[in-house]
Amino acid sequence: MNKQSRREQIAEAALKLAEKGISFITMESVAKACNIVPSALYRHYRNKDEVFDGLRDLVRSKLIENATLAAKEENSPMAILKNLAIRHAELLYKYPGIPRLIFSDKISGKNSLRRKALLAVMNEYRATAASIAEKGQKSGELRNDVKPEDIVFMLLGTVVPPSFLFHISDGEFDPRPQVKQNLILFEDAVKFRKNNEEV
Amino acid sequence: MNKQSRREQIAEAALKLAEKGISFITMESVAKACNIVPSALYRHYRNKDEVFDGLRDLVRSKLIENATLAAKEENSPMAILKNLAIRHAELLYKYPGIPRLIFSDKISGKNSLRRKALLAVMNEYRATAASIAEKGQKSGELRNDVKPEDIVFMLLGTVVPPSFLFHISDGEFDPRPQVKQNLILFEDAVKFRKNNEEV
DNA sequence: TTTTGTTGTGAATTTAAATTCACATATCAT
DNA sequence: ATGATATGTGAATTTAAATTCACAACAAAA
Repeated sequence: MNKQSRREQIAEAALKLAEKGISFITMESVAKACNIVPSALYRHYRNKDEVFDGLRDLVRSKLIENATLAAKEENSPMAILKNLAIRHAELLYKYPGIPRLIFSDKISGKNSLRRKALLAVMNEYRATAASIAEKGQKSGELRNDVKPEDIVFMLLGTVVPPSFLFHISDGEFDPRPQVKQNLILFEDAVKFRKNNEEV
Repeated sequence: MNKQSRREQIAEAALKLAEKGISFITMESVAKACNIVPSALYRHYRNKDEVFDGLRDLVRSKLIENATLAAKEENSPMAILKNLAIRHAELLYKYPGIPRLIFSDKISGKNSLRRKALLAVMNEYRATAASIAEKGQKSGELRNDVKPEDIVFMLLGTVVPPSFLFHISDGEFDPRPQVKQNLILFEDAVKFRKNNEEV
């Protein structure tokens, strides 16, 4: 097992443990999940805080990968955005530890550097989505009387509340059908309309 | 200081401390914020876990209060829902510790009882909002080709992503203007339309 | 004023977890 | 093979925090 893949293995193990709760991420539990001894973790991460840095990087790579795949799989900007939303929901479904992680003090707490790194990840993600929305506006598919960023906020809005309910229901509520339903309303809200189509 | 108000004072102090991070909620820090000694907390809560129960109850009362006030302040269901969204955003703005709290293992972690209690609070809140949406559908103000619950999901979707960004930006991003912008798109998505108003 | 219940205090105990370190083993290039 | 570097081990140390408990202060009722 070389250093690189061990590092990844450790981060994946910690992400898995985050499902039960952040307090379940201990050097001992992570080590056990990797079949090594706690002190061995320090060969790969300077300390526990840096394990959390690794976790954030892991989540970042999954987010960016989703954006890439969505763009590859669909043609129109609207379809890409909807695909991205579904992928986002699937990600939170597959890794229920992510929300916990994001809101933990280790990741978004006082430590300014670590919090700013997370903010950068989210801004990168939002910017990626916004550039897709902007294309849609230019092609006339999406309404252009709002900012691309506004469209991205709405898009995320279709995903987050169902995922939240999934989270606190401990898996009983399946967020994915609800996200699909929300996307229907999302499309109504952001698609281009010729004139002032009022009631 | 009688027992009841001391209990509340403790919960409020803990909620305040949650802003910095859940790990800042210690029996010592909470006690200090109340000008008492750690062991004195045990006169009011059996243990730390029960302090978190108190926190959840505190948040619940603030959520329900918002629903009550929104209904009092507006007339039409659409206006009530939008008012509620704005109040919800204001609540998360005033108490940045709430999201952290909700996602902490103490509140939504393994312990089934405690997690179920939180789920009950959220379901109560969603049901309250759904009944307003249903009124709007019956009065013809809101589209009725979707479930009231779907409308509530969309409503929460206008609030949560901006509040999330507020959270991880450590207060730099003001979520409230964005929520108002989102509510414009929300209204477009859920208001009643005569026919099939397509592009 | 005695009595009784409530709340607060300070010290002591316990526990869980991170971290360090000296030593061992494995991998790999030369 | 030999040495060098990377990785793993087990024990010991340290620290922070929750919790318990015997005692004190206080208020209100009898």
